[in-house]
Amino acid sequence: MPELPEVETVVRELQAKVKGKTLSSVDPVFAKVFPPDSDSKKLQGLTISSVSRRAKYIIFNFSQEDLHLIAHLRMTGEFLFDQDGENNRFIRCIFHFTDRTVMYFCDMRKFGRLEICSDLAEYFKKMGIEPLGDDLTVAFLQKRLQSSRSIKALLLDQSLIAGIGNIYADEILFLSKINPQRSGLQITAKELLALKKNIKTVLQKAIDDTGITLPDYRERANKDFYYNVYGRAKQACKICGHKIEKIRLGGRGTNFCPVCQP
DNA sequence: CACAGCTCCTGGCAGC
DNA sequence: TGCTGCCAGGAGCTGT
Repeated sequence: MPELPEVETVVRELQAKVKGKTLSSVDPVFAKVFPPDSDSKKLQGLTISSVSRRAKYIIFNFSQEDLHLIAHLRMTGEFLFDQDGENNRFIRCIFHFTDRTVMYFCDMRKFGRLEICSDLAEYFKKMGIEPLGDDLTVAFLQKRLQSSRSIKALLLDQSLIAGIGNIYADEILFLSKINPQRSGLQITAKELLALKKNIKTVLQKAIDDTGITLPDYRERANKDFYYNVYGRAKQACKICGHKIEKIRLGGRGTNFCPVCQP
């Protein structure tokens, strides 16, 4: 499922494929994915000037600067082109370009969303900082993680840091040697430093790998090899050999090593 | 206000 | 084999 690194990769692919193309029509096949009040007809005739990203949101920018198309892939959303998309069973919206190419928004589980937005600052006003930007500092973490909630829940809170999902939260906590159940209040200054470092390195490495060694992010095929804890419940910890445990925390499957993350 | 828990959705898989 | 029912989870919403 796409998290920030995968979304970043999708944005780069989209930028290469659709920048400069002009929409001739937009056909919302499934109303919930593209809500009726967002009036997709407004996009007709607009030329895509760039594709960018905020957290896990994809932003299509147009020649008309006060209109944006925002896409969120959620669990299973994807953009497919031409023959790759036309036979897909889960087409939710079809974008026709004037050069006769076609972009399909497909999403098996119907969680993904498309939305038209005229004010990006307003749209993202509740969104937390970008984890790969300069805003993520030890001082920021020290201040914003002061909460009785679990550190795992805090890492997943998009209004604090925007873009960390369930998989990378588990990986970041493993590398930081922090038990996911601990409260934000209990995290020491030394651990905050490790957290800050690992948030950046885990996400950046995933971006690099998704773009280079794992082009098919949809199936990060060898999970067992790639991840330390995610998807490895009951298997041996790569550091100490103890069984990786899986629990539910804040409604999320949470994998960790009880020895390395006491 | 802060936080926990529910909801959406469907393919895949464990268990019987 | 064939069925049932649970699980996966991002983010918005509802309830406490």
